Amino acid sequence: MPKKSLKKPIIPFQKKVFDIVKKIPRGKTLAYKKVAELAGSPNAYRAIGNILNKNKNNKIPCHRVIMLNGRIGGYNKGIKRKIFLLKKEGIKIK
DNA sequence: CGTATGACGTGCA
DNA sequence: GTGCACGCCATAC
Repeated sequence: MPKKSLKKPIIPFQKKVFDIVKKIPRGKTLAYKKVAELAGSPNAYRAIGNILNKNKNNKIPCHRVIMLNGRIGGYNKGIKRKIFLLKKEGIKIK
């Protein structure tokens, strides 16, 4: 087992975000701020959107991440796509 | 290292 | 309820 680095985790904030978003159950939504909180930085909600947007990773239900306001926010694949997916899961969009 | 960017959140008019 | 400005943090260059 490789020794654990005593320094800060080499794992980028991105990885934590993905891990959390991946755990979002179908039909449920999670706010960016909430994800940041679970990631360990309740004030990094800004970075959350930044990371997801750049990653374009289809491995995570990033469409389930919305604003606390209940808005959609955005989607690098197209905001329309996000609305469609959420609506399909039974989530209403304002 | 400093600047710029971005799928946010909050406060106030 | 809506719109605007500011602040916040991580990442890219």
